[in-house]
Amino acid sequence: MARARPKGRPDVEDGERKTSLVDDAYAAMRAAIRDASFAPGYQASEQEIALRLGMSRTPVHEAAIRLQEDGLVRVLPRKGILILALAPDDVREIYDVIIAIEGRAAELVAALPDAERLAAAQVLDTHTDAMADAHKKGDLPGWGEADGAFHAALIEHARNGRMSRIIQAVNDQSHRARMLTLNLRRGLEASIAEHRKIVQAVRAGKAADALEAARAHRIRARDELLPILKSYGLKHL
Amino acid sequence: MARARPKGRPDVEDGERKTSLVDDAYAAMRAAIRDASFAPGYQASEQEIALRLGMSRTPVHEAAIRLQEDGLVRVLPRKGILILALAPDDVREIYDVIIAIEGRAAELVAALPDAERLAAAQVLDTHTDAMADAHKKGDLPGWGEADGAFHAALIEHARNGRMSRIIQAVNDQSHRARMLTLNLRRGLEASIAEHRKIVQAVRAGKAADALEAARAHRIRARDELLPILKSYGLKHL
DNA sequence: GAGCGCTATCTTCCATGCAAGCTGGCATAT
DNA sequence: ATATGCCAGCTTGCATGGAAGATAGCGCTC
Repeated sequence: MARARPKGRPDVEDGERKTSLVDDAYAAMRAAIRDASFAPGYQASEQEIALRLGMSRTPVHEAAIRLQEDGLVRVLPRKGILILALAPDDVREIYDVIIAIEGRAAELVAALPDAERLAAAQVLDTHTDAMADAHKKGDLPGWGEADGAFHAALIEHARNGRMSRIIQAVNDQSHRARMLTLNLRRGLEASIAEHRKIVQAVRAGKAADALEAARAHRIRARDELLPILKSYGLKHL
Repeated sequence: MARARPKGRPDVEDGERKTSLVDDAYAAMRAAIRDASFAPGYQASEQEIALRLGMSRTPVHEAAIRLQEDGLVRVLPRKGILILALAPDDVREIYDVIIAIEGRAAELVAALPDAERLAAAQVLDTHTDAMADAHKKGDLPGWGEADGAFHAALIEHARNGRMSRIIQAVNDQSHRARMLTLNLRRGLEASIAEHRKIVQAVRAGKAADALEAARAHRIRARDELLPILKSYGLKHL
């Protein structure tokens, strides 16, 4: 029979009991920041968030520490939790990290033994097909999703947990910017073509080509995006 | 007059009062892990560490969360804090991250405007001189230090905070391995020559050459190190 | 009216207490 | 002798209270 539960915990899903409150708080705050229900620049108090999540301040505080380590917030010594904004300079930094990591990842995938390599190419091709499909239908969100899946798969097949974590972190940081600029993107066909080029190099096992194709893809995307951000005068997002 | 201090805090440096106990705990544990006074595999209790540092469990717990995020420890739900060991596979992952990030950093430094670029080259040359000097004297620790300074300067001049953080994280993780294998290193002259090559490319502003030189340097180092680790059968360090 | 200082309030920081889970050892039954 | 079940002691998770610091607004003084 259901043993008496601690005290708080009013409504959270009752079926499982696997995640700690800290994990709950971390996930909730991360999601809130992603979809901008916590706007950047917003300064929240731990107490308030704790109240909203139906827990005490401690797990919120510890989740805030993790989020700070992830670069999503800053906890100011005696002022509260500040949701970080993204300046164009941050976007530049993030792109350089992506260019570096994803290039190496593509190289590694292209250097995989035959079986794995071809399987990876298969997956990547599928995602590119989905992109082309969405583009044809004018389905921009669908395009963005397939694009994200392509890049996620590329990293995943490189089988390097640290690279995955790094990419996930910068993706979290730049998620809002991507959503915002999705509608401004121009080079959709170019992007698809570049993806094909990457897949081709991977399938052929040409590591150097894969590296260069991946780098070129991201560098072009950056050169397309940064001017847009600057021209819109977006100081933070 | 000196206001009554909380309670604990018996001996820590009394001159400043800027760092929080969490920061103290974080720094202390990080240092302890670096110099292996916390051996990998060691399982400590937060209570015990708190006692040793003269504080309560809370700051230790929060510091442990940060260290876990950094990949140095794992806090096991009801067992304690586990100091992580480093398997050869981890070294492989770490090297791939370094190859990626440092290559891009070198490229960025070589693309800097003249004044900054030449200043950076100057600094890098100085560090390489120090390496050559230490090598001539047979001063292996000095060589390692100068080598570290070279690579730190390379990243620093790329002016990308996220890259710096990433490199610092993987450096922390692999510090023990570097110390351990320093005595086994062979290609010291090759290393110095490669550094010169990187500096040369940077000074000439040849970004592509700098990227390639930095990559080649790290790839060679990895190919030299990994077999050593495997042959010594070092499963964890 | 303007500037300065004090205080009330809001914030985090840290200590500590309690609850719950896991583990290892001891006692008991077969 | 061996296996099994129980319990005691250890651990962290989380809540909460007190303390210190920062800030904003109000009142006082010039």
